[in-house]
Amino acid sequence: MRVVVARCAVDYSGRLDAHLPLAKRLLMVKADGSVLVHSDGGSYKPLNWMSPPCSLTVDEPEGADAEAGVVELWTVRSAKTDDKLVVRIHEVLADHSAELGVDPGLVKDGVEAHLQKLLAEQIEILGPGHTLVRREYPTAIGPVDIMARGPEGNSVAVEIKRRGEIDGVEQLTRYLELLGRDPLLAPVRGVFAAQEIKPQARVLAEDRGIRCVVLDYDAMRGLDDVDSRLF
Amino acid sequence: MRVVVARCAVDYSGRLDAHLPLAKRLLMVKADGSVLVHSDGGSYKPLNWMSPPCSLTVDEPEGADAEAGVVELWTVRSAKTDDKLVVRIHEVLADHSAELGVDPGLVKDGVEAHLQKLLAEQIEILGPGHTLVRREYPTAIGPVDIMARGPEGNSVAVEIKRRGEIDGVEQLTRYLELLGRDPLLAPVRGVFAAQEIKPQARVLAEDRGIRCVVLDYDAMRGLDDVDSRLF
DNA sequence: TTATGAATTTCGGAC
DNA sequence: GTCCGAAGTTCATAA
Repeated sequence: MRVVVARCAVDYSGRLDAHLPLAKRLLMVKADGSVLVHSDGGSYKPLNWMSPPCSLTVDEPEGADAEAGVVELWTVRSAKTDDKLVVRIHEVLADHSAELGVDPGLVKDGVEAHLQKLLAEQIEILGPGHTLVRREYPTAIGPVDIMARGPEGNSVAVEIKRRGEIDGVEQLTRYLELLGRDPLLAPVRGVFAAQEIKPQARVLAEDRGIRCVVLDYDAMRGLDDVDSRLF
Repeated sequence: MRVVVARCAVDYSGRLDAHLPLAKRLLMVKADGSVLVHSDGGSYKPLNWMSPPCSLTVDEPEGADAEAGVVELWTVRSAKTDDKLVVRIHEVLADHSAELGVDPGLVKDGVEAHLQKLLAEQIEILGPGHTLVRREYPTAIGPVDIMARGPEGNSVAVEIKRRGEIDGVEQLTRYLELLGRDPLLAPVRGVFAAQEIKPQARVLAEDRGIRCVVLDYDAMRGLDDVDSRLF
């Protein structure tokens, strides 16, 4: 990892063309050769960048660049595409390198995928007698989050969202319409499961005969932990 | 802008919970108080971050933290939500601050603008005998992307999109209706040009007598390069 | 101001 | 590997 603070102008060409006028910015060069150009604001997204795999070459400025006061010319080329990032450095204000090593990585919790996994493991949350058929049950218009079987042996299609809104109900409705045509599955009941279900979404769902289930993430995770400890 | 290289552990809680074990990382503190935690790899996305508006407070570690070797405790709180980022610094390897000022901002040449320029230069893509009248042809409801003249001398109004969807057809339709009232131009034919035209948009366009032209951006850019070299 | 869709998207999981 | 959908999405534009 190398960090350079410099007055620089940046040009990117590739999927689009972009230009950054001369200003002070922070340049980050990662161990894999990728380069990030950050300003002192905005979000976590850099103003410009080059994703790995790529290679950085530093050249002496020539001709017009040299006359314009460029002291270093960086060219970052993508290894796979013809994307190119050119950094014209006019003044280096700081330059620091450090060995960081490989990061042990992020531990994440709480996304929709985790809810899906937990509900699949605790499918009885839908009610006694429910059994899991499979996660990501494929259909012609995309996979249903969870397909289960109810206590009477009927099919149950479950759509899971972190926040249940109208478009989620619409999505489930499309699945139900399609799945209901399959004589091996029909009749298919729908369950809309989310940590939080917006009132409008609940009204729409129940109007269409879809059951709404609010998921208690902490409780589900707690049960999961208990299970892990018990077995 | 402040840049700190440090051995640290990071915890985020908010929309989800995430934890980064102790390792060397780069911490970026922007002028607006936002904080980015970068590793020496991955893409431009930080391992963890806090978006502005937010505030950073630095505390002396106490109790277990102090015993575990924490020398600085950073807490970054979102001003709007209850998101929180906690950085436990065990060792500071570098610490640098710099005044960057406000960035003049990015100048983007989107693909659509480039497509317009390229098609104007290569207007014969519309068919033999076409000539350019002008780009950004002004009308009372806004400029038409390209106005051209067809082989029989008739007017041709061109709407350019990267992805041709229904609203683009509607836009062109409005232009055509307006331009068609001008006796100096009428009759005006319409051309809907895009890198990709959605089937629904194509159906609507052709139903209205508008010709659809799919543009090959790479080929057009290639021709442009050849031209640039020749002249 | 809000909603809608694209992104030089990135990131992860399923197959 | 590829494909597909979510993201602590972020970002821009249109309504």
